[in-house]
Amino acid sequence: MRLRNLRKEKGISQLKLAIDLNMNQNSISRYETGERQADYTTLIKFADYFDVSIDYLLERTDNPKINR
Amino acid sequence: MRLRNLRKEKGISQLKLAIDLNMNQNSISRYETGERQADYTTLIKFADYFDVSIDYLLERTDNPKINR
DNA sequence: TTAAAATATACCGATTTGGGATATTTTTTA
DNA sequence: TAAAAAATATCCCAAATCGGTATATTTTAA
Repeated sequence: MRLRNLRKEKGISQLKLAIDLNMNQNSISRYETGERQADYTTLIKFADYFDVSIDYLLERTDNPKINR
Repeated sequence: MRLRNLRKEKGISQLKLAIDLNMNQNSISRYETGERQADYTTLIKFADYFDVSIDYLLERTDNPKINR
């Protein structure tokens, strides 16, 4: 997912993101490297934090299906 | 998530959906009742199967953020 | 109102997760 | 450039979650 890019764009560290979202730094690292899979609620946290759609977060904007 | 509605719209049973997606009927039941949380890849399976965006699947179309 | 189909739940071993600690890498600064 | 600090990745392990089988419950249809 686009987590790393979004975070870098915002210019914050994994630690700050982790604190803001009430998570651990190592969890952020694992999501960014793809070592662990974010679940439903974690995806929503990220999308809300960066103000993007979940489809964008998951790099699925190539098949938009905007109406649904 | 909108899983149950999407499935009913399509007029198929949990069992058929499970078979099509190579999952178990009880897993579908659990996702529909919210007992279990679908991860990243499972969400993508559902979205692709019903041809909807993940944001729609997760009932987040009220804040669309279409460009991102 | 019974039988069949559909859905939900109990149980359990296996997998995955989060968190602390720490190692490694990158950046800063003296 | 070298040392210090910051940022990121990895190890370990207990706890939580998961998938699968079996079965119970509910809904549908004859």
